[in-house]
Order: sequence, then structure tokens, then C-alpha cells
Amino acid sequence: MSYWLLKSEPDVYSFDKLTKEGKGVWDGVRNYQARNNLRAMKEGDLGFFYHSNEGLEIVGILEITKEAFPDPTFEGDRWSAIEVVTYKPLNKRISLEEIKKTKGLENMVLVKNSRLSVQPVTKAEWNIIIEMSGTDI
DNA sequence: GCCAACGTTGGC
DNA sequence: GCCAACGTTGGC
Repeated sequence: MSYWLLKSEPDVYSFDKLTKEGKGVWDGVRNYQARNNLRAMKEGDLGFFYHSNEGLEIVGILEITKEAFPDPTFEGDRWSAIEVVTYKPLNKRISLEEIKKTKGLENMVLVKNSRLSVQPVTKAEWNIIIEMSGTDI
């Protein structure tokens, strides 16, 4: 079981939208590092849904329901997509600002490499954020 | 809206 | 295969 963090601009695709639609295809990733992370995901893995540009906070949890397949928005198999569903929203959203201030989270990829749109989260980081957010898994 | 950080492209 | 030029992302 691995943990992830996926970023989206809420203008383009928000956690609310995913929740309304039930499930979503995470496509359009055009970065190799991010793609490799998509390909490493297993069905049943959980990920944080982070709003970039606006909000700058983790808003909820999603679950990977289908492992990597060729990105339908691209001809060929160079890029990959996955399928996700809303797992549950966080009771309390966790902002980037808080993350930067929290011991144990200062080395998160989100902080160290803010441009990577699909990134791994360690179990320790995951647990801290879940705890802070007061969310029951 | 600016700009730093990073990735990609293409000429040599 | 190097690296300058350019494009994109995302925090501020």
C-alpha cells in the first residue's frame, strides 16, 4: 500500500467535481517523473488531492481504482493515466503554509519540488497529515 | 502579474 | 552529448 499526492488547479478540476462525478480519469500528465509515479500506483492506493494555484491546500483523499493505462488524451502509449474515486474529504483542510511549519513534513516533495504534479508521500507524512486533519480513515 | 525553478527542445 | 533558449508550473 502506497500513498500519493496529486495536484490540480481547482479551476480546471477540483475535488468537489470529482466527488460529484463519482469517478475521474487522471490524464494529461506530461512529465516523466509524474508519469512514473502514476505507473507505480496500485489499485487501492490512497492519495491526497491538493489544490494548486488557488487554495494551496490538501482538501481530500482519493483512491486509485484503476492502474496505469495509456492516456486517452494522447496518441500512443508514451503517457499514462489512472482512474480514481473520492475516498473522503478531510475534516479539516491542510494548507501548504501549515505543512511547511510542521515538523516531519518539511521534507515533503510538495515543499521540496513544488512543480511535480504527481508525487509519493511517505507513510509517516501521511499519518501526520491525517492526524492533523482529524480525519478517520 | 512576476519570477524562480525546473523540463524540454534543438542547434552545433 | 552539451548547453543556450525557450516554455511551463506554481508560489508569492
